[in-house]
Amino acid sequence: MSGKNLINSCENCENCWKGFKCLTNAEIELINENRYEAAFKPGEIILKQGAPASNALFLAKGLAKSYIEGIGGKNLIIAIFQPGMLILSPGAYVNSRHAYTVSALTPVNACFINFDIFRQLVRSNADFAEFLLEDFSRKSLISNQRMVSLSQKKMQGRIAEALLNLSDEVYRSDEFEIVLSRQELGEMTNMVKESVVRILKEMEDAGIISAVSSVIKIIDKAKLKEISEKG
DNA sequence: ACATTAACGGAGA
DNA sequence: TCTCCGTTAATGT
Repeated sequence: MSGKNLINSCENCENCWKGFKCLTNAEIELINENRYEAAFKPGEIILKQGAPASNALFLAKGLAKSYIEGIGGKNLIIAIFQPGMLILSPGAYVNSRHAYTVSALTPVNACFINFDIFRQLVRSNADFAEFLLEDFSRKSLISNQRMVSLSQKKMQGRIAEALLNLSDEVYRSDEFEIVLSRQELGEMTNMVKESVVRILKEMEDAGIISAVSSVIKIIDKAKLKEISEKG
C-alpha cells in the first residue's frame, strides 16, 4: 500500500457514490471526516470473507472483484466493481461478517467509512436510505439472474454472457484488455480454465470474437448475444 | 456436455 | 529455483 494521490475531499471526488448526492452538506462533512482512503496493489485483499464487516467501502479508483471462497478451495466471482460503486458487504446488517472477499484487479483506491456512521445516515435521511435500497435491490436482481445463468446455461452461453457483461458494463467497448486471467474467467462462469481456453478458441474459430492473450475483441456481437440468450 | 489429468513452454518472483 | 498461467490433447463420467 502507498499513500500517494489520495482524494482530499468528497466534494471534489469525480467518482463518488451517487447516493451521496442525497446528503446535506453537514452529512457530507460527516462522511468526509470519517473517511479512510487506502491504496491497494493488484492482487491485494481489500476485504476478507469471514472478517468483521465494520465499514462501508467505496471504490474511488480501479477495478476490484468480489468472490466467495467456496468448497474445496474453489472460488466463485460474484461481481466486478468499478469506480463509484458502493461495496457494502451483505453481512453488514446480518452477522457483521464479510460474506465475500474483495481483492484489487488493478491499482485501487478505496474509501472506508465506519459502518455506524453509515447506519446513522440511513436512519436520518430517507432519500439516502431509499437510494441504498435501490442499489442493494439492483445487485440482488443481478445476482439472482446470474444464478439462473450459471445453473441453466451451457458453457458457451455462460462465457458469452460474461464477455457481453465485461464489454457493456465494465469496459464499455467491444475491444478491451481484460484484467481477468483465464482462471478467473472460469471462476466467473463456473468452469475450469481449460474449458475457458477451449470455448474462447471455438468462438475465435467461428469468427465471433478475437482473443489474443488478454486483448479481447467482440467481432459478431449479435451472434454472441444469441449464444448468451439461447444458453 | 462437461471435468480431469498430464504435459509443456513461458513469465515472473 | 519454484510457482502461476495459457495451451493442447487424451481420457473419464
